Amino acid sequence: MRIATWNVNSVGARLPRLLDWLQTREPDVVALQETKTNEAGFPTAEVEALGYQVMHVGDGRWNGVAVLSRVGLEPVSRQLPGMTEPRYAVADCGGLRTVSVYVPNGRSVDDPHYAYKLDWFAELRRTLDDQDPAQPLVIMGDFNVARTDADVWDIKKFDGSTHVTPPERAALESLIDWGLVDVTARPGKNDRPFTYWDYRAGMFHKDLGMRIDYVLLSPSVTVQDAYVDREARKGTGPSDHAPIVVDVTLP
DNA sequence: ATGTCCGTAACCTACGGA
Repeated sequence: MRIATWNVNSVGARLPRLLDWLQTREPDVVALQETKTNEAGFPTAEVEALGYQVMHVGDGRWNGVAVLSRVGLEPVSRQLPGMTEPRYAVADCGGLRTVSVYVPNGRSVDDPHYAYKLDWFAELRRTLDDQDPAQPLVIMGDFNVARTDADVWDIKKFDGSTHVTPPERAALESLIDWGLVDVTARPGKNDRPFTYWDYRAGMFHKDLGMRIDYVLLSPSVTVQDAYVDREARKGTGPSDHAPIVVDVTLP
């Protein structure tokens, strides 16, 4: 089974590239983030025409997550308990419980949005208390946290910034510590692990990026291959994130 | 790195958000 996660930064703006990517990469299960549209705005018919079932949670101009599957899709949850924004979608896909997450950005450490981000993480961790550890599970998406200093292009530039603070890292770690594997992709350009590059200042060209997207997977699931699909970040009209593509074998 | 891109509301540009 091939699974993938991609922050598309608007499914509307990315539609031609998304459809092309689905046809060339042929993932079985896909988690999307930042669809930036409501239910009516999601290109359900176009995606279904490629053989996928669709679960989308979105309410307008910001956020929005989806799960696509061509190996069956049974919706499980459309909302993180206590959180109203559309940042969380869960579906069972071909025996794999699939969670698409778009963790709040945090903005700055003194912004209320930072506290909201940590609260959001805590709620996400809480959902695992009700999760059967024997059920193959993947939580994938945009976590807006760089797990280590090596996951940003220059840690010195991040003094006082979000995405690298100990509380954010501890929150991400708490998910892994529950019993999930942070799937390691093949090394990318310059042996860096990045999944996101700012649009500005030629950051992608200079490979000044961040690893803030993750595939957190049950250890019972075997990983055959994993890579960051940099090709999807190139050319005209890309998202600022690249997909992560992982080939797995379920137990 | 603050150099771009997204959607929206309201216009043909400004803004919030990332």
